[in-house]
Amino acid sequence: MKPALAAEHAPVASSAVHATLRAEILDGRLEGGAPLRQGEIAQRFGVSKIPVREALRQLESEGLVAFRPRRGAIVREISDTEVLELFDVRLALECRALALAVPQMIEQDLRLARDIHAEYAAETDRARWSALNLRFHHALLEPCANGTLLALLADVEERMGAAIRLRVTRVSGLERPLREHSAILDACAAGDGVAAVERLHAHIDTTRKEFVAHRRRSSTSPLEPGLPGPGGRRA
Amino acid sequence: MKPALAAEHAPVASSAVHATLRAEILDGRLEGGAPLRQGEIAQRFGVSKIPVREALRQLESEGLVAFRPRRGAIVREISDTEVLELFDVRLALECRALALAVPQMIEQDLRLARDIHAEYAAETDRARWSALNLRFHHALLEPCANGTLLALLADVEERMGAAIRLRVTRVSGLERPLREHSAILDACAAGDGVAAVERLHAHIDTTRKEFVAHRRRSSTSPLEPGLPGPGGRRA
DNA sequence: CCCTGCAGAAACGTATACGATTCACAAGGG
DNA sequence: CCCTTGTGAATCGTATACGTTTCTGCAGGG
Repeated sequence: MKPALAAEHAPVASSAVHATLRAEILDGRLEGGAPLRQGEIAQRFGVSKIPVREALRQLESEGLVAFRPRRGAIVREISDTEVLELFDVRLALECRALALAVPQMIEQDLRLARDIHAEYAAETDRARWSALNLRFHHALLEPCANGTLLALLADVEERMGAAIRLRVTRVSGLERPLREHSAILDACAAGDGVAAVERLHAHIDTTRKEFVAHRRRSSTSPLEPGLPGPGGRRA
Repeated sequence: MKPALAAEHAPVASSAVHATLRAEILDGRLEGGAPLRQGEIAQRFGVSKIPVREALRQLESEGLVAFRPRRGAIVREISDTEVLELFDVRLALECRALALAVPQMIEQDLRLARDIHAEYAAETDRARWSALNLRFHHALLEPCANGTLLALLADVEERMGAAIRLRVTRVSGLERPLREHSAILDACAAGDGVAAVERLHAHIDTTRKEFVAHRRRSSTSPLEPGLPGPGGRRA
């Protein structure tokens, strides 16, 4: 066993900072445009600025934070335009994943999806709907056995996350998604991959339309663009 | 104008390190598994370890570098399994992008694609084939007007990059891709999005099969997995 | 009254420094 | 001969320190 001395240094301080900030941004606790002052964060976590900067750089690559030269980092604004673009990415990835998943499904996979579906139907707390929704989708896609695809999809969902969770679930209610989920589930159970993908496609498209509708009503500005881009690549 | 003293400090040293290392990894100059010693890199760029670490963290988030606690960073191995998974991601994203792009194409877009196609057909230097291939694909997809999707696609291609460039182009030669590109181009010109996507799907699938075939012949080991995962998220 | 210009303060970006851990390799025992 | 064990070197991860740039608030002029 280890000497247990030398203070309780976690292996890497930057990881903790990264995880915490990530969660706070995705939860919406840190709003878009909020400045992320390094000294402040360092003090809060009881570390120096180096691990903080490392964490911020990682968040930058993930599209959650934007660096302005000599002016520090801010929580990246996700514009409505970008959310719409992400809807298309999600559409592409989920449909492909489902196409791969359907032939791989075993009874256990379907049972899990049905269980989540039932839990979803019974849930009255709106705040939990979106989490259950995500779990349902993942349960259907997981058999695709393509970890890279699923990881990318998870990233996309997280990036959309805060922007849509609070909006869409209130508009769409419970009935419409449940009905569409049920239809997708049936197609999967029948082993009809083509129909399942078709229905998933329509399902995501409807969600996107509801997002657009909500934005059209609640927002006054038509379509303001956001900050540069996520990954700082591409000159 | 600026005082011109205090040394020629570029705005951010970490960006330069990041860009250079990125290029070297993608070009294959740094092979998979190669250790990235911070002090060494710092000395080479004439900076300290802090900007180096920031650059490495970003590369980690991009899936190009893996950190092992207390043991530093290495160039991430891209396993053949992961390349196959990335083929599926690319398939999904490209097909969706093309579906969006076809209705948006104007004559100029088609002309650009045809020009690249012609240049491709005339090129005899194998080393340039893959770059021209990429340019052709991008020319077709660019009209989709979804910057997020295109950026993600570029990332995926870069991640596959070094692993397939040298292999596939040698196997597939020039004729097969040219024929398929031509077919895709015709469908786009005819405004037939469905046919174009169908042909693109087949095209990418064939490329994947050629990769598999090449691997089957040249590699002795069946399917060795690589290192953990790219983004350090997801417990 | 609003715009311009300048100290002082705050914050950024990086270099240097240092404890802690891991690696390399030789010496000793089975 | 091979495996274990211990010591020195190399490397990592982070704290501290420092020059430089940007922001803030106030004085002065149009």
